[in-house]
Amino acid sequence: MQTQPSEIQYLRQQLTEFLRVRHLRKTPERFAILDKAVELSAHFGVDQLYNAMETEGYHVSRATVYNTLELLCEAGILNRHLFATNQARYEVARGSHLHLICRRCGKIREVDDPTLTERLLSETYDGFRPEYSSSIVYGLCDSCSSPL
Amino acid sequence: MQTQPSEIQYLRQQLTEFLRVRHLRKTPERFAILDKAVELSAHFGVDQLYNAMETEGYHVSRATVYNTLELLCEAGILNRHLFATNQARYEVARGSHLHLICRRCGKIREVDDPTLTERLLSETYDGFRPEYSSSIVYGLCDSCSSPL
DNA sequence: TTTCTTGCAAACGATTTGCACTTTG
DNA sequence: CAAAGTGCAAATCGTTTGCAAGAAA
Repeated sequence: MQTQPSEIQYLRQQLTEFLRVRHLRKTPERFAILDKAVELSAHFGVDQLYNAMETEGYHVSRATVYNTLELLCEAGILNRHLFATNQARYEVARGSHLHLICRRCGKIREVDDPTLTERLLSETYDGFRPEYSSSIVYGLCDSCSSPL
Repeated sequence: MQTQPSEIQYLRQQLTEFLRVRHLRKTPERFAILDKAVELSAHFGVDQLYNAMETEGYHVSRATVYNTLELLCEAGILNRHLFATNQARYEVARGSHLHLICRRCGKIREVDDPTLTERLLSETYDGFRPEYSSSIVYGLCDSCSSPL
């Protein structure tokens, strides 16, 4: 899950293409946000990305972050998930894993499972066109299940 | 998925037992909310349940609804899901289906898939104890995929 | 120059919290 | 009667929206 130098290139290309087709503008903010999203890699929240950019001295408004993340989802570059918390999380759309969420402490653990995703997306749900999936198994994590 | 007369009996029994073990109190509100939750059956939101009870002339505060729904989740009677919207949805913990969510109109369709749940929960995730699962396939529904 | 984008701040809406009052055990 | 639970209203917090100013095309 390491970010290869070529991946970001590819994703930028994908964004460029998407913007071209939709007649949207190539703004520096959009690419800066894409870069940071790829750098954060694992599920990140809006504020996490916002703060990371702020720390780095690159200022964008929260509104722009929200807008751009939605745009990147539209472009199929990111996936949006809503887990236990009431805060949207995003991830670069390359994973085929499921999420184990502890219902007590909220910790999220990823488990790779390529065949699960494949199974979910290859199905024909008559009329419905699958794009990506999100599977969550809720339960108690290691630490939370030991003590009562 | 019809509510049989015996199911509510069984669920009340389950709640009673849970309250007994945890030394919590058997309040009328808790049972009234359980009843209504079972009646609503499919995924319902907090306000939906609140309004249904209000209409019926049974008043409980929103805070109590929130508290009780969480309690019922703790008891394993309900499951809590966060789908596309930023509003929690609950359902009686008996389903083994996955959810197809249209990323454009947000419509949620249920598809039965008992083996999927079984597969997700029977796995041993070393240390993590699975309790229930939620699988979502995002995509475009019938109506939203036809027009550009 | 014409729109599309951005930034800012105010608005929103679901959920949580604090506290006085009530009820269960 | 002591502790737990309820109702109400205010507070939180993530997200959305309106609008003026700035930048792509």
